[in-house]
Amino acid sequence: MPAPLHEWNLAPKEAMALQSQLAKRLEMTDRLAPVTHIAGVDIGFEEGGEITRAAVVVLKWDPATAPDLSVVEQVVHREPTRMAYIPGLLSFREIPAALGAFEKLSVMPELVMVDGQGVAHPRRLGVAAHLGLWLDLPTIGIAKSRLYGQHAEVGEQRGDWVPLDAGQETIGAVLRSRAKVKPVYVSPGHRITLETSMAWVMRCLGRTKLPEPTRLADRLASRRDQRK
DNA sequence: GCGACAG
DNA sequence: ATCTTGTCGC
Repeated sequence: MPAPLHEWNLAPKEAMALQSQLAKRLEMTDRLAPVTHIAGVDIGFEEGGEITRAAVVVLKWDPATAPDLSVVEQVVHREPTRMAYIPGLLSFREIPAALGAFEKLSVMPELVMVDGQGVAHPRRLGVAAHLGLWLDLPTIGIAKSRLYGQHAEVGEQRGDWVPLDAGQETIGAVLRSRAKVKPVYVSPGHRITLETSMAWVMRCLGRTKLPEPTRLADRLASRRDQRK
């Protein structure tokens, strides 16, 4: 029987078609409100993958102390895992839980950093871009490895970077966020340009490879720092 | 047909 | 992502 499919339970083929449609709605120009709070988002799993755990950390933006930013709020939301991981369809697996976490937030940020790709995706809708549309907030994707696009080797000094290209368009940047450490893949999600994305990522970079927002969200979602 | 493949 | 201890290096 024909299954009434809602956005989070689509078959791979339909999900891919939806991504192409949603990507057309992405705003690739800067439309940010003055930034006072930045959020980091990451997803983890428990019970052998049966439970999806979304973590969101909100930091107060203070140019005077950056990259040392104070944590204003942090929430963890758990719910049954919906679908298996399929390269290219990550957002359908992680966004439902992420939205649940955002609903519990009392302080809404003006900028969100997500663990994963923004538009550096085969159909230009990585998890950061997809989440940006749902939240209607500027989002930046910061991935620890490459999904799509080609690039030259990156210099080995902190701050060195090279463009991540797909054909004739630049979809992101490969940034050496920490000397001698594997670079991160930065790409805009929604309502922000690559240039502005890079500026914010670099401003939030402490001594580690990941910018503070996603580094803290990563820790929260991973369970080692936060048990139970 | 043979790889590549975010988390 | 997750399963897992120690160990090399700044």
